Amino acid sequence: MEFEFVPVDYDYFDHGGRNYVRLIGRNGKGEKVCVVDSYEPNFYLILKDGADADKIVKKISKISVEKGSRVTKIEKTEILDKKYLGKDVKAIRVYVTNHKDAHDVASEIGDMDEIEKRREYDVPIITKYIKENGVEPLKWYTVDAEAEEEWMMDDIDCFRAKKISLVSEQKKFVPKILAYDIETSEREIGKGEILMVSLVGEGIRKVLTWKKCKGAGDYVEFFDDEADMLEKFVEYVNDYGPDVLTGYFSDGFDLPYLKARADVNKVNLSLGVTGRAPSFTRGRIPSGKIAGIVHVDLYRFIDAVFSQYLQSETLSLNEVAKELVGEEKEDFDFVKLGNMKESDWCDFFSYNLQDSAVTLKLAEKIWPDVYEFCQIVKEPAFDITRDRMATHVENHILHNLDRFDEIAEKRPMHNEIGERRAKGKFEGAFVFEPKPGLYNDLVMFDFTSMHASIIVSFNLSKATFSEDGGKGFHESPEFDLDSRKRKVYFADKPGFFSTLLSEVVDKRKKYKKEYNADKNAMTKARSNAYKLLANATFGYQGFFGARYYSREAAAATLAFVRKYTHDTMDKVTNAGYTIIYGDTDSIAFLQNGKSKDEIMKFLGEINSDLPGIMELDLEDFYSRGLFVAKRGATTGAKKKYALVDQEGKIKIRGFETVRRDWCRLTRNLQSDILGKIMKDGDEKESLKMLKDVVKKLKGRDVDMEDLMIRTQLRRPISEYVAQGPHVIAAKKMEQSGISVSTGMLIEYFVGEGSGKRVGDRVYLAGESVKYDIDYYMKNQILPAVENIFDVFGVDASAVADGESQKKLF
DNA sequence: GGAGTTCGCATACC
DNA sequence: ACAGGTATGCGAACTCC
Repeated sequence: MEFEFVPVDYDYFDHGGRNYVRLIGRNGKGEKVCVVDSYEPNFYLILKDGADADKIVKKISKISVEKGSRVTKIEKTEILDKKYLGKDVKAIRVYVTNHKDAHDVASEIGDMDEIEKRREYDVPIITKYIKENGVEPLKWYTVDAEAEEEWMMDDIDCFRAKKISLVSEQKKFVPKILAYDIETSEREIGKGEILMVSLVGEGIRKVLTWKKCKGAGDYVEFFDDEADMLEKFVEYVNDYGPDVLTGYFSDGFDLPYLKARADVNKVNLSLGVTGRAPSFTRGRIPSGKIAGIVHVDLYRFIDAVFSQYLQSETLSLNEVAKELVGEEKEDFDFVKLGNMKESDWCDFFSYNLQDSAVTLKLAEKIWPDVYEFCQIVKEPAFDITRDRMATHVENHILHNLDRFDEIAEKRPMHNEIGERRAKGKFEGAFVFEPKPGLYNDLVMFDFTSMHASIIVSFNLSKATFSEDGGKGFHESPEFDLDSRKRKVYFADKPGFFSTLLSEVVDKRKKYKKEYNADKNAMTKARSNAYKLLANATFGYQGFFGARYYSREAAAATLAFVRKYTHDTMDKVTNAGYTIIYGDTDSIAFLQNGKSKDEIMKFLGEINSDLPGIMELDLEDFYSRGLFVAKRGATTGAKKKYALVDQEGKIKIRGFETVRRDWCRLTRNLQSDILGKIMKDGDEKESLKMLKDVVKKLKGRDVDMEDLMIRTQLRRPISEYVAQGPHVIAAKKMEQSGISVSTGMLIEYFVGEGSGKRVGDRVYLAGESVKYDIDYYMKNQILPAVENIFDVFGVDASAVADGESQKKLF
């Protein structure tokens, strides 16, 4: 029979020693179905020049590997003309019985004299399957298949595929999403009980609990105990039959907790289609996989892909939801948990429901991005939502190699990673040292996707790199690499790496236009996905875990970045402008009375000289810009400035205002002062703001909330060498029974006391200790405003002192 | 035991 | 371990006399 089918979830199993890929998705009628496709696992042997392929085939054909009851043989071979790192090679494609043994078979073949390399045994089977069979996630296919009794599952039909072909008219797949959230009596996984579980999806809003509260909303369903509640949870999820089950931090909390409590309660947590409990893959962070339902931990996707573009200071559900979907969830006072009144439970139920409701909204908002990454990178949504940018870049390459007949490079082994890391850094970009001051009428130019456009324009990659150069190669600028001055060379003929990147850059441009013409979630996601991929590609080549790692290409990219920034700066200076600042790919300079038209014409002239796809863009015109000195010095501070555009919109970079590890009092004051100065063009009015805050501080009139300092704990407490204030605060938290974990924001204030170290005077919220006026004055307020007022020749410390004298008398 | 310096650490910019 | 280098600036811990 034939039907339309969209694969959503992928996994594989063995049958008769062979690999089968199981695709779970929807058919044209919207029913969940399972399609099993066969897969012929294989890897490549790359032969040395002049090797006798037939002889090798003969020699290896008898090889087999025994693993328990499984015997893997060489099933067949093909002798092919392929490419490896851009060069023509003769290769043998070796088909084996089972992918899991491909590595062992490759090892068994060993380092025969005539074999140069063995490749692709280390590419994960699902990636290989998608790459070779072309059955890509979230695309529609026509499947010719027959029902397969043996593989039928409880709830869904299963078919054995005979032929899978892409549908020419693609429609967008819209998943059925279910969000969930649990509340527990203890944070530590499995230690406490699960008090309630909420589920929110289209047509479902439920809180399941075994706690009691009269007058709870009718979304609450009561059960006798935790076990009954868990059983019903499984039933509801499976009856709903979502494509995506999503939580926030659910890989690290909700799902493992559910599994742990299900085990204790002897409940079969048979979510999904196989009747088995979720499994957890090993790794830095365990990933909870449910067969036939894509379990999406939104936190992980946001953390890996979006966090650097978010304003949120933490990645808490509340803050992220506020920024992305403009929704603030209601709060619940967890302190109450120890001593709950019945009515408190009603509040807790409501809170729990809200968490799932917000998670669902967030999932709906983010789905277009997941979808686009799936389309571009061609990996299943489960992986797309967990992989980091380096892996996305790499998978995008892997899935496109066949267009170039390229055999994939291998993953670096442990020792190779060590060697790469041991090499240390290479020189990066150039930052112009500004002269402190307040400037009027500035222009900022910046290069669009500078690193990517340089990689494309100069073909910088592992495969095109040459130590010596020669005919058909061009040279890099001279640069220092491992304390030796050198030039390196790259082939003129575009390699697959820069070709793929140029496609990404082109598409980014195209989809940015599309987005500007038609602003919606989908067009934005598409444009954004290509931007992220383009931006991460430079970092990828310098990343020690990359298959296509190239220290030379990465270092050369930066040498080109420096060259073009310097060259452009020279042009700006020679044209009679005064450069004020520049960082990596941007240049800010004074308009010097020139008109916008003249400046745009000048920009055009620079562009006509730029090679390849490099492009300089107008960032903006600014009516004012403030640059300050480094603390305790007269030299200008880099990466620290304020600009105001001609609409009065202020852009603040690097200042304490934008740093989350400074207290609110400091940040708000500095932000107010900067705002006023940028608006007025002088410091007079803003001095009053400083005086007011000093008065409040000395008068002990400041809200404690504004004095809390927040610093992230970035490793386990025991691993710290230096006992900084936040480490001491974290220890204090532990002593008072609050569990602390890596990644947490530690919150404290500095109080009065005799201790020499700041850490000796660190207190947690709620401790009844007076705040240390002197500390907040000398270590918070003054450092943040001194160098700003210095620009105007005003001594902030004297002003503050004057204010405190007045107060004293 | 105090001053000066280095080091560890967090966070930002691009 | 899961893109890169450049930069500021705090506070602790060390060095030196």
